[in-house]
Order: sequence, then C-alpha cells, then structure tokens
Amino acid sequence: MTRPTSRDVATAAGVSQATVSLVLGDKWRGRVSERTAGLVREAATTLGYRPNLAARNLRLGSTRTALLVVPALTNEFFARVYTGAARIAAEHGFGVVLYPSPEGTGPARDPFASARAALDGVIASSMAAHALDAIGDAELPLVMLDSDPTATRAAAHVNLAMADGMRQVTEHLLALGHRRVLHLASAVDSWTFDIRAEALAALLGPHAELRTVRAPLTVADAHTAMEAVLAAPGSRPTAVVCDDDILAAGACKAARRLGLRVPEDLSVTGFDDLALATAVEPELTTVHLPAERVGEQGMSALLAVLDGAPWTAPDLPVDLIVRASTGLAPA
Amino acid sequence: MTRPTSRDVATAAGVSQATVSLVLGDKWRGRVSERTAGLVREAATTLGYRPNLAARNLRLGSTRTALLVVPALTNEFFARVYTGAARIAAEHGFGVVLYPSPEGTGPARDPFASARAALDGVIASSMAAHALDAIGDAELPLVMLDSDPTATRAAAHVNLAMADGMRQVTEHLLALGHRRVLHLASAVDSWTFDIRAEALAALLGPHAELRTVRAPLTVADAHTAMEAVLAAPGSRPTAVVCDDDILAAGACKAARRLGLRVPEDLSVTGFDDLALATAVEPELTTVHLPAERVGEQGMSALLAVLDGAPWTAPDLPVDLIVRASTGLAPA
DNA sequence: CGTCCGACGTTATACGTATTACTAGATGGG
DNA sequence: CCCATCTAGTAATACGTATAACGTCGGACG
Repeated sequence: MTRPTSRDVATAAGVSQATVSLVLGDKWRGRVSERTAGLVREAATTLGYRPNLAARNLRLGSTRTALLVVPALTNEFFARVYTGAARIAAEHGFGVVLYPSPEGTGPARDPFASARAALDGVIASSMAAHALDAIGDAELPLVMLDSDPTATRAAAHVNLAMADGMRQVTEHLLALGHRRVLHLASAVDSWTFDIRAEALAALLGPHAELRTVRAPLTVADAHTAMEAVLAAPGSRPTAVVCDDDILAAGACKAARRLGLRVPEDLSVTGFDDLALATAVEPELTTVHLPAERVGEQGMSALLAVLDGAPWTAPDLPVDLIVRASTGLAPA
Repeated sequence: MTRPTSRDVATAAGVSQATVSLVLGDKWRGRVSERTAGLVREAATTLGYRPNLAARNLRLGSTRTALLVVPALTNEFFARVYTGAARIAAEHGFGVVLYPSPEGTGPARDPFASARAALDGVIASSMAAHALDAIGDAELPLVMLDSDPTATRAAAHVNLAMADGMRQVTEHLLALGHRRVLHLASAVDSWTFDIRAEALAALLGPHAELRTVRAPLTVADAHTAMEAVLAAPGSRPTAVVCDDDILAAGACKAARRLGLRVPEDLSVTGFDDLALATAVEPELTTVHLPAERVGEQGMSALLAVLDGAPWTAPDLPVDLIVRASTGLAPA
C-alpha cells in the first residue's frame, strides 16, 4: 500500500508513463488524443495519484518555493507580511516557507537547512538581523524588506515611506500645539527605525524640544521606560511619538497609572496600526502600514527577479490615522 | 556557475561521490580514513557545497517536513503554536510548513499542492475547519489539535484542559459573589468553544443565572455585541466570561463607553493570555493557555507516530491568572 | 506510386543523492 | 604459505518525474 506513482497510473490506463506526465502536465495539445487523455485522468483520480513533489523538483531543478525570513511571527506585522506573500505566491503556484530567525539564543542554525527544501529565492526583513549574514553567502535571488537600498546587494527592495509617516505624525502634533515631544524608540537596531528617528528629529527640530528614550518592543518594557520618564522631575513632554503600537500601548498604560489622562494630559501616537491599536482605550492615533502589501510586493518582486525582469517600485505609502489618543496640548 | 554537487566535491577531493556522501552524512566510522574525510570536508567548504534537498528527499522517500494547518497566523495563539512546533521540529532535523486555511473566500485550494513539498505528516487545528476535509482523504499521519478525540481518525490528539479552565473561572467569579453572568462566546463553530460552553453552563447552572451571546473573534464585533447587551433594559450581568482575550478587550471597551467601570461595575474574564491581555487597561484576568506547548506536543506526537510508536498524553493544564479586570460583584 | 507529413504515442535519459554490494590490498594466526 | 579478517574505499543502482528524441501508421499530395 505505497503511494501510486505516475507509472502506476500509466499501467492502469494502458499507456506509457510519459503520456501520463504529458496529460497531467497539460502539455498534450495535439500529442495525445482526447480519448486517451480522458483515460489517463480517470485512472489518476481513481488511484488517488499525487505527483511526488521531491521528484518533480529534482527533475525541474526548481521548487517554486521562497523562503521568508522574519524576526518573529508573534509580531502581528510579520504575520500579515507572510499572509500577503503567501497569497501572491499561491496565485503563481509558489509556496512560502518561513524562517523566523531565532533570537540570538541557541546555536545559529542554518536557515536553508531548516527550510528542508530547495529554494528558488529569499525574501528577508531587515529586522531579522540574526539571519542576514547566513543568507548573504547564498547565491539565491534576494529581496529585502525595509532595508537600506544602498547597503545591500539585493536584487530588489520593498520599502515603506516611513519618513513620510513621521512627517504626518509631526505635522499633526505641531498643529495640536505640542512643543515638548518624547520619542519612544525601539531598542532594536534596524534601518526602518533609524529612518524614523532621523525624520522626526529633522522635522521637529526647529519647532519643538525633542527627547529620545529607547525600549524593547514589549508593552511591559515600554511601560517601565515611560513611567521613569513621567515620574522624573522637570517638565514633562506633552506628546510621545512611539515607533510601534506596542510601545504606544505601554506608554498609555504608564500615563494612566500615574493619573494622567490620554489625550487630555498626554498625547500618544503609535506606528503599524495593529489590531492592538483599536483594542486599547483610547484607540490609538497611529500610522497605518500596509503589511500585507509589503508581503505581496516582496513576492511579486521575487517572481519578477526569477523571470529575469528588473523590478522597481516606489515606496509604499503610509497613512496617519487619527483616533482618540491625541489631542490639544495642555496649557 | 551552477551549484556544486556532491560529485564536484568528490572530484575536487580526489575521491568517489559515494565517499563524499558517506563523510558528509556522518556514516564513515571505520569506512573512510580520518585523512580523506578531512579532505572531503575541506573540499566541500571551499566549494560551498550544499546538498540538494530535492534529490535527498527523493532518495530517502521522506522529507522530514510537516504541514501545520491553522486558521490564521494573525491570531497570536496560532503564531505561538507554530513557534513551538518549529522549535521541536528543528531539534529533530524537521521542518514545518504552514497552511493557513483561507477563510472560505476563494476556491478551496489544495493544502498539499500549496505546500510545494512532499510531506511526512500533518498537524491540524480543529479551528481550521475549511481545510479539514481536504486533509481527510490523504494517507498522511495526522495529529489533531484541540479536537474531539472520539470524532476523528487522527493518530494522536493534543488537547488543552479547557473545561478545567472554565471551572477555575467559574469558581473565581462565584467566590466574588457574581450571580448574573454573560457568556460572550465565539461565533466560530469549534469543539474547543463547545467544550467551554458546556463546562460553564454545567458549573454555573445551579448557582447563577447564565446568558450567552456570540460574536466573531474581533474586538470591534465583541464591542458592538456587548454594547447591545449592556444598553438593553432589564438587569445587567455583573460578570462577563469571554472565550477569548480579543472578545474580552471588546467587552471592556463597551463597558467603558457606557460609563461602566471595570471591575467595579462589571467583571470581565478572557481566555488565551495573549499579549493583548496585559496591553489593555485594566489588565485582563484570563486563562493562560500554553500555546507553544501545544505546538511542541503536536510535533512530538507526530514524530512519535512517524516512529511507529503510540502516543498519548494528558490534556495540557491551563491556569487562571487573576489580574485587574475582575472584582467583587456590585451590591 | 513514392514520399512526406501530421497525429499519436513510446523509449530513453537525466536530475543529485544515499546505500548496498563489491574489490583490492594489508595484516595476522595457524 | 594460505585463508580469514580488517581497512579503505569504489561501482552501481534506484528513488519518480519531465522532456527530448525517436517510431509508426495512415492518408494526402505531387
């Protein structure tokens, strides 16, 4: 009771294995009669034939499979990137396998061995720092997500207009009268975060006082970092710009714990527009990032590169969504 | 400039391809001299040799790859299940590829074709209802997560002690004096949710009044459903038991919008203990589910089944975590 | 009437690996 | 001195598929 092969189908249909392959591969225009093609298909279904992917991949020398390298799937943003990439891939008969680069801990395993499959290409987020050097030495086509276009040898880049997002945030806060701003930045070293920091500093610099505090990307860490800031003596910031909704949620909690109202006493902005942004009270003013689109474009770019076509696209637009966590600066 | 094969390594090292395979496969104890083994390894690294996984899989007739079928990765619970499964898999030289069953929309694609790889087994969540029948007809070893052990032909089951979780919730609320309880249940039809509903009704039945409202698993849906309940005339519930932290977050928002304080006026409990549970204010009293353990056990079970060993384990324990969203029933 | 051609298939082969047999030389015991 | 045993490798093969190259058999056409 082993799995039927194309040869089994062939004998069942009374034809040769090659004919089976032609029919099932849809390459029989004018090479096989309609009648025998029907016989083959019938035999295949009654036997429950499924082609052996390993054999096919070996023969074709390509697996129609891409590796997506992300820092962690528990981050909703990357789960959505995967979703987008997988959708486009499916439309083209491709698959996507994940390599969630393990957080430093443990021996740095081989992303390619762990994929357990020959790969046609790689899509990597610049935030998956741990895995990037291991990927560098591979000869595979590479698409980078959210990374410095001048710094890597990737075949294509997919970037978000992060600086523009920061511009929208800044203008929003300035219009509300805020002049003392805290940047609650990510502790992760990554190009996307650097871009935001630079943009914020440049845009806000002439008009307002800016301070920066960094925290790991968890609610609890943001909470403690923010509590320290708010409890310190001296003039408090009236607005806090966060690199991530997760940080913003922590900032809001810290404010509440210290008896400050959001947004009456303190305005808070996030980034990403995760489900979290509308789960907390007040709902977060944040910058919506089209995460699925990032995945879609990444996969599209890889497909283009595999076809030998050049690929380039403008940065994906991002949009400030004003909700309830920002308001007029307190007098 | 094509990828080097084991034969290329062989000629570079001045040995036969078989020897290369033996050395690199660590099967050369007493069959190859230490010196030539060194030569082979050296040649392999200088050439940058990587074995062709497709060829290996074809030869071995096994891919050391499992398919994980889940409803959606954007649900943090399943992202964590994946993480756990992937960790155990990696420890055994296995890989995990995902099939996030698409939500009804679109043509029901073939999970196995989309996996783009030959598979050794399948781990499926009962919540991925859309894909389950497609999986049924495959001859692959199957491990079911959170499903009725009497209803499927799975080789192994991994379940959580959901009924016990509900017991803990119920006792906690009864001890706080609650006698009018609302069950905010998931609109998804799934065994795990049925189990909870039954347990809650049975445990609470004699001691308190119970009403049930169902809502899709989003904060917004829970919000509107809950608002309808709280705004309706008649006696309000004093506690709401939610099937999921997402629903609980929506319930809290609804309460707050209507001017009710949590937990002084209304107690709310969740389920899952997602990051969301500690991101909202007040932090949610909820039932912690060991999501990573579910993935780990699922993968361990599959590995055991593949070894021909029987596998069975008690339900994974779950723990009520009392935080700030529950309190004494109002007088 | 010879030949050419289209329709319908088949035969043979290669993809890169792991593994089973086999070989050739050296060593040692009786 | 001869056979058994061990060491250090090699030759050959199969996994299941896709496809290039090759028949074969009528009928049409010059």
